Amino acid sequence: MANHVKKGSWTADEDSLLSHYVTLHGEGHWNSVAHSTGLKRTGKSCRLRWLNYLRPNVRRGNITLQEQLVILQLHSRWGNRWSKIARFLPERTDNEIKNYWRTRVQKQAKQLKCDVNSKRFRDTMRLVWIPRLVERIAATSGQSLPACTETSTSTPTISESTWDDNSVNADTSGWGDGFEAGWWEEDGVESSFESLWTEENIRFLQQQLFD
DNA sequence: AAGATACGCAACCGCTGCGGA
DNA sequence: CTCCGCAGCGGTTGCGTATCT
Repeated sequence: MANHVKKGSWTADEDSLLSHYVTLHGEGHWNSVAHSTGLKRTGKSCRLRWLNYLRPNVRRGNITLQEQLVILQLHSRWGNRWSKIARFLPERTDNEIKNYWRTRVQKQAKQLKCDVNSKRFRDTMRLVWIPRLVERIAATSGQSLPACTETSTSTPTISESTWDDNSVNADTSGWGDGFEAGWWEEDGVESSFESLWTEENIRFLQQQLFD
């Protein structure tokens, strides 16, 4: 029945109502939220708003090197299983990880003129980018690096059983100087993919991919 | 300065799986 | 066993903002 379901951006009042409800009753039973609070939103919408925005400890923006590493690692193994990947980054939502992948990684794959889901791109990610990222993080943090650094006591870790060793041990010798300079250069917390994508590196990667 | 274009993110949509009746 | 409703997931869209021309 037409119950004037509201769509679009949430207002502060709606956020407040939803937060209050979940604080009192806990997560779940999303369809009853609308009835109880008077919100003109679907249960789905309430759930999404809570999980992606209102939930405590949700962090947005500034994907760190460590987080990038986890995302790249897990995506190379599981593909677009965003919620599964998000379990390893408890402060990040599956939606944000998905957006990060689409806006950053896919864009760069396009620059390389290959499909982001192609084996070639995945192999490049797994055999070259990730090991290099590991090196960068180790270098900047001055410590040996577990695959997942965002873990807490209640957070799953990437165990050996869930992770291919060969991705980390991949032989990257012979990948030339193009990767030595500028790879994952830090620019404060904002550092990220972008520095990777110099013209030189893109040309080099294209060569490697299509030779 | 203004319009066009690109980008990033929040939110919606459709599908699937699961559990209860 | 089947049906139904709900929660969750992944893909997609739309809008606000930033950048370019």
